[in-house]
Amino acid sequence: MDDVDRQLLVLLQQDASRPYAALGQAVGLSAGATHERVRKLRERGVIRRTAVDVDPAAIGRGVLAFVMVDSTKWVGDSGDQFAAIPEIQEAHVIAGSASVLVKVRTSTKEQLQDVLRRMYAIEGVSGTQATVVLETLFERPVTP
Amino acid sequence: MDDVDRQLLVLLQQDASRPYAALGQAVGLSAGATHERVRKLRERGVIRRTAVDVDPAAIGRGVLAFVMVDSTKWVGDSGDQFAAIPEIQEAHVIAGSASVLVKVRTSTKEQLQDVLRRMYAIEGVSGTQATVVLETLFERPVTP
DNA sequence: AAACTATGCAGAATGACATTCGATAGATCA
DNA sequence: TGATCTATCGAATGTCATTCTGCATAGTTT
Repeated sequence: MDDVDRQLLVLLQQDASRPYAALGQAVGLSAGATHERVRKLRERGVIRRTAVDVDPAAIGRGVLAFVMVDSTKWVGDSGDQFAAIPEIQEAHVIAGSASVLVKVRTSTKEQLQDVLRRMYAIEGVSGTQATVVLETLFERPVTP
Repeated sequence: MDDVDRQLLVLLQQDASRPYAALGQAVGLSAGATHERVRKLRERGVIRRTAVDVDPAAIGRGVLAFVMVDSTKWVGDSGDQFAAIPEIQEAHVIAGSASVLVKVRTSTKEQLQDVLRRMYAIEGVSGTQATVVLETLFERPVTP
């Protein structure tokens, strides 16, 4: 994992549809060598997959909120329960007063409310504290 | 934006390297028609880009935290200031007691502390409230 | 209702590109 | 020094994206 690998990751995070020849030119390698580098990054699990980036607003997910979930018992093993709610995009076990933090995307505030309702149905969940996003300043890939 | 489009988005979010012929077979279309569908999804901005997904831990970003930022003045226009800190992956203006919520990925807790220090240097920032993630249950694309 | 128009699809043709391979140069180790 | 291993280049090959033509369907106008 040298500097060339890091450069390649940055470029591929911006646009993974670029030909290997162009990628190689950007980092000073041939297409073949570039291909081999990227193949190994995949093999090592540094690159997990190639995927399209979808605009949430364009598919009716214009409302974003973060929700702190309080619980009376351990819910760290209830990942599947949270995953069963499709509007939840991320779920993390956290340190601090709450026990789980989830990122929710819905179409409307009413739907957000409904998601909260469904979270209360999860065993051990005793409270929620929702923070609605007014404006997203930026969302970007992690820089290597 | 019909059901076939939604299916295509799901498939492309899972794996955008699949050939159009295979994609088409999955949704019951020819390769040419599938290509046309995807082209239009890009044109409309539903698909923003194609990018690789990088494992944060593999590039030395194993520590994840969410930070609520308090301020004494309006920092909603300071997006560039937050963006200048590379460890910040997302920044959102929020409703509620704090004014900005950021998602931070660092290598160590010490580096997290340093990020907090740099955030205090931003004009108007008066306090931070960091929540460290112990375990990420899941992170997934938005489902159309 | 008939004609017209627009849209979406299938299937084939073309060219770009990914992928593979052999050869070479440099690096590491004994 | 010799041997082994790794990374690279450049070329060969096949796959696949992309484009185009023709057709069918649905919607619109007269």
